[in-house]
Amino acid sequence: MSTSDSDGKLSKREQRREDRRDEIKQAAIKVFSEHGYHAAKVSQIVKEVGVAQGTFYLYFEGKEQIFGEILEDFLELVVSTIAAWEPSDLDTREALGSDLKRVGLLLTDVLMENREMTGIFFRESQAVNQELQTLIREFYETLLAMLTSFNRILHERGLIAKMNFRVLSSMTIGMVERVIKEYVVHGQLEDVPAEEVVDNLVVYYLSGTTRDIE
Amino acid sequence: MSTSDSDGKLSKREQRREDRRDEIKQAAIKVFSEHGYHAAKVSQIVKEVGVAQGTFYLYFEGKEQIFGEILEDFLELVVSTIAAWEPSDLDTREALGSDLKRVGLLLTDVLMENREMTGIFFRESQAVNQELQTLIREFYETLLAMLTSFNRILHERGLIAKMNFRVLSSMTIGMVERVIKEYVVHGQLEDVPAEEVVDNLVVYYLSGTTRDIE
Amino acid sequence: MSTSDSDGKLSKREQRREDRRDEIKQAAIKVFSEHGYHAAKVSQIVKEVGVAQGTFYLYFEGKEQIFGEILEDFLELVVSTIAAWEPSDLDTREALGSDLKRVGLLLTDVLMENREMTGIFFRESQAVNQELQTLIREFYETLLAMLTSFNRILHERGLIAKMNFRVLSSMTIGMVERVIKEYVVHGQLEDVPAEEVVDNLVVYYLSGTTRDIE
Amino acid sequence: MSTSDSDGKLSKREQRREDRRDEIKQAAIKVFSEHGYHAAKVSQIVKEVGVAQGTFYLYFEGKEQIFGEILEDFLELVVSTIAAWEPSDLDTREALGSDLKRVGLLLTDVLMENREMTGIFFRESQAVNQELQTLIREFYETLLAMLTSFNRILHERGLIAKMNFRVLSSMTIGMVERVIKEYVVHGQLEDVPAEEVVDNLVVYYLSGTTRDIE
DNA sequence: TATGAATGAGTCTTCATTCAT
DNA sequence: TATGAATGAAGACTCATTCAT
Repeated sequence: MSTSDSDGKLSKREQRREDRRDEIKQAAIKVFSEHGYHAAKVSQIVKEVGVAQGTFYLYFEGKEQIFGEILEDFLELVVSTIAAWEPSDLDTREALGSDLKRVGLLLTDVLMENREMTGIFFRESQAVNQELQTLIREFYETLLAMLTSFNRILHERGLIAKMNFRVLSSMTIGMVERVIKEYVVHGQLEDVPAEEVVDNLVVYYLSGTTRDIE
Repeated sequence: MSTSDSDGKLSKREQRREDRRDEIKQAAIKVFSEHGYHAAKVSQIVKEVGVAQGTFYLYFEGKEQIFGEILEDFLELVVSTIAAWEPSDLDTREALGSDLKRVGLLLTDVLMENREMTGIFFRESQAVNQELQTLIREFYETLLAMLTSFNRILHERGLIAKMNFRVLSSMTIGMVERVIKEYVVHGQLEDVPAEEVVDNLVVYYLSGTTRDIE
Repeated sequence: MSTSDSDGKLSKREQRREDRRDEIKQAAIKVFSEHGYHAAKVSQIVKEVGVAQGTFYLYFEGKEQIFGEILEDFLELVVSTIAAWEPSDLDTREALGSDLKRVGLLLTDVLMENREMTGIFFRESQAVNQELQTLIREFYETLLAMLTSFNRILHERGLIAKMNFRVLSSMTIGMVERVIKEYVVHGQLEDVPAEEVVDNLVVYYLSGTTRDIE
Repeated sequence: MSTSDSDGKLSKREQRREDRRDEIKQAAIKVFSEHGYHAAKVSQIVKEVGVAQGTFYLYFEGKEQIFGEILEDFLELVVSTIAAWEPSDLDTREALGSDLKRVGLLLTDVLMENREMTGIFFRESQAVNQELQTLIREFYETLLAMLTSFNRILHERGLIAKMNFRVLSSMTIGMVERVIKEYVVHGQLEDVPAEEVVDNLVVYYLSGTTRDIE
């Protein structure tokens, strides 16, 4: 998300270009978030930034492309947030629990800071075109694969019970996803502190996977 | 699903009208399912049925309206399926488990029989307009309320542990939802039999809510 | 050009459709002829007919397509005019001469009746797109092939001298073409009667091919 | 062609300016030749030269203007080539023939060296705007007038027969033109040596104008 | 009821040209 | 002179909806 591409310095001109791009992208996020992809007009986006219609096309190929880019940004944000998580040694269920809470809170923070993008993602990213549908499908496949293998490892370490790990992973993703929708997108659970929400998720996950180990 | 107002008999003319309506609606489901709401064209729907463009408007107010109606059908289908479920006495966790399996399989059956509508629902029902967003929000609120109160009762009967029941309900919904997406919509878990999938869901739910009662 | 497709009768509805199509096509010819392809607006065409913008697209795929169709009509008109010509026995140069005059006058008539299309053809048919360039190239190839073989036959019958017949054909086409441009398109030679113009062409052709037969 | 005002030397600065102008013009010829006037973009031209978009406008008024200038260059090239021809005394048809061959080959050479411009001229110079259409019309009028008067003189010297000299000139121009298109632009007659092509043209012209003098 | 031709508002996109630096 | 970012006018095309027959 930051513009520090390949950590290199950008020339002043390049910097200005990046800034302008970002400015437009932010405006697009706002407009998409308010009206949805189909109802959003390029004219609204440029008006938001205060530039001419043509300027938009100097930075993006079109409405579809910028939407795709925004979506990719979001997916990358989520993946990198999760990937940034350094699991501790995880030799006890307690350690596992506190680790999960940590990553859960981290993700919550990030998504809360990007509520609009999160909302766009859930509300209609699938409805734009086939390409994005595929992108999202792959995103879920990645998550699913990551979680499945993670669960398998936990099982080998005797931390969770034997289950159909793919189904387990699906359930876990759905569980988290729904809570995010309620909490982040709809602000429905707002009276409940994030900690408690995450706590419930983790406890549920842990208990749900305990069964016959005990 | 049928518009059998007051369960009464329909005159031949009314019956014919109903049939035609249904025919168009089925075609619309097919077209929406294949192309998505925005890419779907009224012309495709009528071609599918083999009637003229104008005929469509004799039965439906327009594209948005028929989509809304299809969505409402779906929501009603889901709600009525769940509502049709007569919980047994549920005095033990075993009874609860088998009951949940029963309703789970029931729902799976119904959704599998209506895969296209299920897909439409998940993929983009939110993206059409504000009105439908509200409708769907209310649907979830209803589910949430039902589950929350259900969970509370179970807790009172000592069947499940004390938790934040709203969060618990959210999690449960998401869990089920995600699995439905994978299983029904994407056909992703197809090698796993429905029984096993449902079984995993129920076990997970039960364990996840067990914690400190034992 | 006539709508008597495959000599079959058209139903009333089909007939009306054909009429409307033709009406639009005539308007398009007028607009293209006045403004040229690029400067011509679809909006001008429909205004000319007195229908809405969308109506245009019920009958034609777009601006490019209708232009192509008009051009094809023209090429077919020319080819069929020439093809309609039944050469007489042609055993003497006199017979050849009078025959050539006949077809020349025929062609002149047809082109004069379709001045606008003729003008469009010469002025910019090449400039529209590659596809049309190819079409036109093929048209010339056809003419060239026809003429070349025709000239060869005349030579075999001892009516014209031995020459490079392909070059001869090219020259002949160009000669005729230029005169058409002056006479039909620019109205430049208008004081000269068509008969005289054609006469000059024929005499020139005949003398130009006489050389060593005498 | 060059802007060498008063045939004087150009200062270094002026020289550099001229060079840059020419560079851009050459690039424009290339781009126009490849894509045609309408499809050609100023951005392509400047990219070809390696300068910025704005630079183009330091040297030319715009796309239309540079095209016009290129076209004028071409017309001047043709006219000056013909004008450069010093007719010999021309008292016999043999002398006339060899003279015509000479100028024919000269013209062929020049056009072959400027194939791209030649192609631009034939393909779509007419389609750009009214102004150029007029320019081209005048060019043809000039040629026509030159040829007409030339033919008249030849007739007076008893070298060619009496004909409608304007029509004759038109025919001659068309004849040459078509052959040029085939030979220079389309490379269609490439297997035939230039000499033969020109020879055919001259012979045809001479025979075509012989008729009753003999 | 059924038809399907006609409507026309609505939006994305292109690209020649300008101008502040 | 050179740059290149910004401009903004202009137009093709789509498609849900209407309505005369």
